[in-house]
Amino acid sequence: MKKNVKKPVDVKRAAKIFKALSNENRLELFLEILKINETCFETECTECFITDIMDTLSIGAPTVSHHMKELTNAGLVITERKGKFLTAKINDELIKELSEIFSSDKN
Amino acid sequence: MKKNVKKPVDVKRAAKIFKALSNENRLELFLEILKINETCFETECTECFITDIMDTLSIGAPTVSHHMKELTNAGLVITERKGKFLTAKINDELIKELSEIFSSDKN
DNA sequence: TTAATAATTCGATAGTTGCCGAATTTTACA
DNA sequence: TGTAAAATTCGGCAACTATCGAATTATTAA
Repeated sequence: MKKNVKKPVDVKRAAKIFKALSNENRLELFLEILKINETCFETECTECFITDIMDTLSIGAPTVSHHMKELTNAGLVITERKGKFLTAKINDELIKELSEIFSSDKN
Repeated sequence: MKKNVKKPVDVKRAAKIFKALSNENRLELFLEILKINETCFETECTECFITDIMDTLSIGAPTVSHHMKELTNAGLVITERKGKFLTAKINDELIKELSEIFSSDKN
């Protein structure tokens, strides 16, 4: 069995990541992107259109824009503009790192 | 291989947990408790004295007290008073839940 | 019972955050 | 080129947060 040897955590960076996930609406946004990211990861449809998610949230466009920037800034998602639209996908590397923080030998 | 079927995330609750980890000093406090929790989990020494951690942080006692309450409130740690001292240990169940959010079939 | 140490509570304050509406920018297309 | 849709930027405000010092409470040990 693989021994659980953790890298030391960059506290400043980790706090920033958690802060990005600490707002309800922003977390919902992130989880939606995450869901789409995982739904069909073997195909090329791992990016999602923010416009579509926006309708499910109870906040306005300026706020969504701001939240997207926070998620991007924290490194949680990677965005790309597709014509008029903004698309986002999960930064899988970072998620793996996060997962490591909470992983444990205890089960 | 085990299929990765996730429970739906309670967004409100999860946001509260991430908020508790979003402050640098509070995160450091938490990680210290986590470290001690994992160092010797097969023995009975999985609780740590907050006083000892306090010295390594650059904030005063009132603030530490407040932070501990936030971590407890979020369910991340479980505290117990041992005489004059406050001890804390990790709520392993919750950590497991958190870990699940970030777990993935992608590797 | 008193002095000392740990922890908590309280009140205040500077700083941060989430949100909005209005204005602006970007892009597509009639 | 002009209009519409999507997104962003800006300015502002209410609410929240992190922190502190002072005062208080809890516990131990002299």
